[in-house]
Amino acid sequence: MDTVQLEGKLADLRAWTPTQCTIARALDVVGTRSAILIMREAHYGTTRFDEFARRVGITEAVAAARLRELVDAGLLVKEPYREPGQRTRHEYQLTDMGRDLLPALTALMQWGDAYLADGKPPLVLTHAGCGAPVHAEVRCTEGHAVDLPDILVAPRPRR
Amino acid sequence: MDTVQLEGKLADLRAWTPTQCTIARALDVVGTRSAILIMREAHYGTTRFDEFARRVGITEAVAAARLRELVDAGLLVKEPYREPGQRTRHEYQLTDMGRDLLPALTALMQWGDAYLADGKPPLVLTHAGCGAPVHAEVRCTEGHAVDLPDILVAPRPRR
DNA sequence: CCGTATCCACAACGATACTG
DNA sequence: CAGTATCGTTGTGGATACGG
Repeated sequence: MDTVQLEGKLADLRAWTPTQCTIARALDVVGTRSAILIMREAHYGTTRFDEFARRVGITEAVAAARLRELVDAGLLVKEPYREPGQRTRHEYQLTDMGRDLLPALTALMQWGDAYLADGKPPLVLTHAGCGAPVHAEVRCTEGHAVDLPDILVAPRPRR
Repeated sequence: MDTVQLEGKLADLRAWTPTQCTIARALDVVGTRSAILIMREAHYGTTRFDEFARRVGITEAVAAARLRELVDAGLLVKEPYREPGQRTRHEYQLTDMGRDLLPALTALMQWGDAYLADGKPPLVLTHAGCGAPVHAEVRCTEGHAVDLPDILVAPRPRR
């Protein structure tokens, strides 16, 4: 890409209004600490109200509010179930939308592991297929692993 | 992995205290909307104080506070520079620590694109090498693309 | 252009008590 | 077990005015 093209891209980028930014929209849904940590817990397999509250370290009031919002937004579903001989209970299960947040959670955890852990990262994700550790990475659709300096940020071309 | 092992892992997981969670630590640094959006802008090439404030849509007071925190945390550096004939100005540049946040930002954007955009995602990242779009994904160190249901979450084994 | 200072509003959260 | 209700505190951010 020559200089003229590059300057054109840059001009487009500056004209682009941040309100349509999907990061900002994502933050409208999972922009609070408690929401992120609840989603983390859900991925760890937590399904019950008081487990969320206890393990995330938030009060029941906050847990109730956040869980309701996350259900409303479609990241979790609240489903009744009953074990034999027990009364009906409810559990919060991940939807596809909630499950698809895992790359973001993984990437965040990795970054925290790299720069903010005192010692060794306390938790690893492993691939059930081969047992190898799992990590988030950035790749292009051609399959090339992409180094961060090799990424161009540009507004989607108009058609 | 058999059932006994799996239950062992699960027991470990329940005993694991969330305070050491590096996601929580990451949120101590970039847990606010403005911090995330400022880091997004930095990746888009924004370097100047008032550009951050304007493009993120926050007041100068908030921009000043957040930029100071991000510099203190090591995600940005504030550097003096001068163009010929101009007085000295300052610019905020990404550090390695800040740059390494890109996978998390990319993953978040992707998730927003998938579930929260009205139409087409407004922005794409492309690989400078081949021009193909770039996306965040989860892989194991063996190089296998990992489907989300195939991920095991487990505490790091003690040594 | 690059901020600082002040004041105010509201949202997020913790603590505590209480209910089906 | 799964919440609701209420209160107080802090954090995040907007508005406005001002200073190097």
